[in-house]
Formats: sequence, C-alpha cells, structure tokens
Amino acid sequence: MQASGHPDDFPAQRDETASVPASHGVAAALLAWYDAHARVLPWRSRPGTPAPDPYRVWLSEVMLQQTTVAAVGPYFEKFTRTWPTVHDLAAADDAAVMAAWAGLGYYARARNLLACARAVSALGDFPDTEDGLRALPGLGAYTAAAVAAIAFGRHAVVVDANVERVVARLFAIDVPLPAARPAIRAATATITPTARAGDFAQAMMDLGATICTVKAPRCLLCPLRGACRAEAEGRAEALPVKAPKKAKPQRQGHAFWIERVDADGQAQVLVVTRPGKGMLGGMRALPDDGWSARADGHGQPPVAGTWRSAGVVRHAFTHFDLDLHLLVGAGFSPANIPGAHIPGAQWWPRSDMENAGLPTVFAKAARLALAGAHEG
DNA sequence: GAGCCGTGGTA
DNA sequence: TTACCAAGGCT
Repeated sequence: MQASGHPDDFPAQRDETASVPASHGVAAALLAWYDAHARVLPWRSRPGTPAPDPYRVWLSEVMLQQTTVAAVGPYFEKFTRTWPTVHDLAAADDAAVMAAWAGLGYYARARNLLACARAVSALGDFPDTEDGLRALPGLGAYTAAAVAAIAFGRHAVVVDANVERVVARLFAIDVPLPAARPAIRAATATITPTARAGDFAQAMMDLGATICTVKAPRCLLCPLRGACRAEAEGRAEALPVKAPKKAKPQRQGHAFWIERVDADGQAQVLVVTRPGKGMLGGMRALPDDGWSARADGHGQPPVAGTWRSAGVVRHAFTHFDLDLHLLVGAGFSPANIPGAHIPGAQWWPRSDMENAGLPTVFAKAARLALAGAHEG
C-alpha cells in the first residue's frame, strides 16, 4: 500500500486489501468534519479553543455514563448552578447531592461523585494525568481517558460504546463483544492522533451519535466512508456483533404510603433513606417490603394498620421488571404512628413530594397516591 | 468475565 | 407493546 502523508489524498488513498484504514487520513478527516459539525453542548468548548474547566468536563462525563445527552442537560445545569466548583460540591450535604441526582439513575455515580469531589478538593485540584484521574472514585478506564484528553489535552485512547461501534465498523471487527474489546482498543490507538486527542475523542462520539448510529447508520454522510471496511463490505449495520441478552425476571413488590398531620396542621408523608449500597442506595424512598432483583417482596407492611390498594406502578429496571403495588395505610393508633420503628424514616410535607428526591419508581408511586386521593 | 446497577427515548 | 440501549464503573 502506498503510504500517504497528505490528508487531501484521503479517502481516495484507501487500499481495499489493507487490514487497517490509513490512520493519518482517518484522524484528519474526522477532525475536519468535527470542526464543521461539532455539536454545541454546555460542557464543551468549541473545536480548537482552550479546554473547558476540568470540573465541568468531569461532571459531564460522569453524568453521561450510560445516559443520553438530552437527559443530562437539565442536571448539568442544576449541578453547576448549585455547586459552581468542585470545592462547593465537596462541601455539600450527601442528602442534597443524592436528591439533586434523583431521576438520573445509576445512583452509585452520585455517591462516587461526592467522594471524588472531596478527594479532589483535598488534593487541591484535579490530577492532570490519566493515571491520576483513574485512581479517583467513579473514574474507570473510559472516564479517566476522556477527562485527560478533553480537559488536559493528554494523548489518551478514549473508548466508549460509540467508539467501539465506529471502530468495529471501520476495521470490520466481527468478533462479538465483549471479547472484541482488546482488538477494538488496539485499533483505536492506531487512529488516535497525538495532537487534539480530546477533539478526536469527542468527534468519534459525535460521529457515533449522529452518523454511525446503532440502527440505520447514515453512511452516505460519513466523513470516514472511504476508509470504512464494513461499509465497503455492505455490513456496517451488522457490526459490532453482540452477545444475546438474558431475559429479565418479573418481580412483585409493595410500597407503603403513610400520612400524618403534624402539630401545625401540615400533612406529611413518611419517607425513608435507603442503605448506602445496593439498589437505589442512599436515596430517599417510600417504605417498602424488601423487593429486589433476586426476589419478590415479603408483602408485609412496616406497621399494623388498615391498608387499601391504591394501584400498581410498572417499572423497568436494567435487569428486572417490577410491579410495585402501592398500599395506603390508615387506622393507626396514636401510640402506633410509625416513624420511630422504621430505620431512616422522616416526615416529608405531602404538598412537596416532588422535591423529596425520590428515584423514579417511587416518584411514580407518590404521584399515584396523590392522584388517588382526589378520586375520593 | 459476568452480574449488578436507572432511566427515558426510539423503532 | 416489546426490545434495545446511551459519553460505564464496581465487585
């Protein structure tokens, strides 16, 4: 194959028999495309301009883990408005951060976010190397590389699901995931430029999000079309190959709605703070009967009383589906009003449940309870 | 390596 | 409606 040092030669220089695309041409073509088509995002600087605040890069990358740009937007705005620096976040109360994260999912991210902010604040600032970043809580191989490249201009190989898809197609890697990961990483390294590694990473992700999509990739618009082996072979959409998924179990559980009127005449609802680990760990919630991915709940209410059904919330988690049966309690004796018996319990104003910081499954249950009350 | 861990959009 | 899955990390 004739080597080419001229980006202008790309993509015509592609050799059909080559095992890999022309690396120089791929990076140059992608960066040129990015300069013209980069998405404008709140946590991102324009191509070729100084890098954004590492705090904002880090915060956005953690929020974007397995989460869409559209979903992250309002949360990023809220977090940066409430806690403008990593030191502000480090000083925040755990409950405030968890409540602010409510609805975004994968709540271990919020717990690690706070731990990371406190570690960084204690250090004085973010580490500026990939290895230094990788040692922080919540930063795995992807996020450490992304922050190193985007915030600090480091030459790091950034591989997320977008990059996996783009590279699997570009090199026609048809080994199924996850076994293909080492080959994909090695291939990514061959096309990652020394200069502008951060823009390159973001360009790959933009390409994956807008052109090289999972379904119906828009190959006719792709700046890497001439270098793409999968496209040349007419099988871009078929790559990467993934192992089949396991079926999700259907679980049954109960949540319990308990109200009181306090001394000032204010209606309140009993909420609990869940244990710091595991499902919805550290989040405020309604009392429940211990349902989990592994088993149905035991069905028993936390206190004696009269319970009536207020409906069912159907909710899909990553690894199981849940029917959450909502029971509304009444008829508690004055000596038996719950609260003291239930670990982590507190009373929350009934009129302010939307600000209780409930994860979505419990927010749905709360809306059901509040709506049901109007039916009489 | 494989299981666990949320949510909302899309086809 | 069902199924897939998005800027993954941790154990």
